[in-house]
Amino acid sequence: MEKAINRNSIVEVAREIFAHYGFRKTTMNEIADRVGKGKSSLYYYFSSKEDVYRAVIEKEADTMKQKLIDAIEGVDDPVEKLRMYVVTRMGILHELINFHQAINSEYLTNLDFIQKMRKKYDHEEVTLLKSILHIGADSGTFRIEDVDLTALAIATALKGLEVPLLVSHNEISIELRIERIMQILFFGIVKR
Amino acid sequence: MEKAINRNSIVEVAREIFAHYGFRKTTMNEIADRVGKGKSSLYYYFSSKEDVYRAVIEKEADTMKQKLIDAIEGVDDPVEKLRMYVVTRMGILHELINFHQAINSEYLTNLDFIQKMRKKYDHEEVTLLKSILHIGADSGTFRIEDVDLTALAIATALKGLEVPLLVSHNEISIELRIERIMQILFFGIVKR
DNA sequence: TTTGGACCGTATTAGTAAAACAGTCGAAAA
DNA sequence: TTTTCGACTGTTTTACTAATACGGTCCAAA
Repeated sequence: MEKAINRNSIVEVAREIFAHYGFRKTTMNEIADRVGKGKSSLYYYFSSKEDVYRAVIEKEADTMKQKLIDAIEGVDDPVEKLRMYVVTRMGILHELINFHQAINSEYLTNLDFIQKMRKKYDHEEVTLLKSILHIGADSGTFRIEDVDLTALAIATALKGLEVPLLVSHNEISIELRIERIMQILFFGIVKR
Repeated sequence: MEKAINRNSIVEVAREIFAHYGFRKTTMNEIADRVGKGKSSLYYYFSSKEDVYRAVIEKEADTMKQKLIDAIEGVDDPVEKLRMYVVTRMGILHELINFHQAINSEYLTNLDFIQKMRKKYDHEEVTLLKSILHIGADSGTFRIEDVDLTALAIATALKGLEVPLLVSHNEISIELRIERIMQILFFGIVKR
């Protein structure tokens, strides 16, 4: 039953190499050497290079998801919960982008298993947002007609926040933008 | 004084070729042939291939800007003005993405003159948004603490809307997302 | 003022042989 | 039975080269 342990150590090593060199420029031999095993041992634990990469990304996504859940679970006020979610999300994303140096040079976008995973995690994000919105709606803090659509709308707007994170270190800090988007999100801009 | 006319016809031809083949795969000879001139004539009107491309994009951006201004100038109610802006913007963007078939295959992102232009037009977008917000704030319809930051926040959220436009034809229509984002933008989600 | 043909140096391409690669297999170690 | 690895295979990537195409210049002529 060492299988799970070995699998895990391979994923840990692979994560560092993938982060540094990207998917294309990382070889199975490299991973095997660094993990202290022969290459074909890797194929005992994983069915392909893609499979290893998928495991790395999935682990990262799961870690991120857990951090998000941890960050919001202690907070009762729905407004603060949602704010905490967004701030934490952007912080983690910032870390991840810094870690994955190869993310800019590689065109991961077109690898179709990446697209599938993106879709999956986008969906999970919407689900998590929905649960926050539901709590707020039930407690009477939020007034939301269509929770599903609202969650999707928020997720979409958050995607926009990723752009300045990826492109450049812009003049106006991400933190300020986040703060303002949250304010609009909660109260809108129409005078009441 | 035919210079402006010739320049314009070159830009028109170049626009179609660039849209079909992208920047890299379009050659100056191709443009020259299609425009019925020698290649070096092109260099009488433009200083480089980049210069031609820049002219094409600038014209498109100016047209887009004008369409946006036309769309909102007749509308008095600030809420409708802003909604009109967003809906028109997404519509035009949809058209443009359909026209530029090569946009998916090419990595325009890293060409630094593209980045500069993006920055410029992003800034102009924020300026236009600011003017709408100011009108709404002055007329008492909007209650906005920091107009500059709010305009930037809206522009950022609109960037998120571009993602599903580029990536795929998703299950939930863009129109619905736009509508919901607008609603949040105006009224927020916190019960009043 | 505008055009195009000849021209230049560089960048891209097509072709190819060698190297590296992802993935398989079966025997053997643990 | 679980795990490892060396030897092997077919494919892909690389490194190199020659030919071509390219962006851009120049200048004489229209």
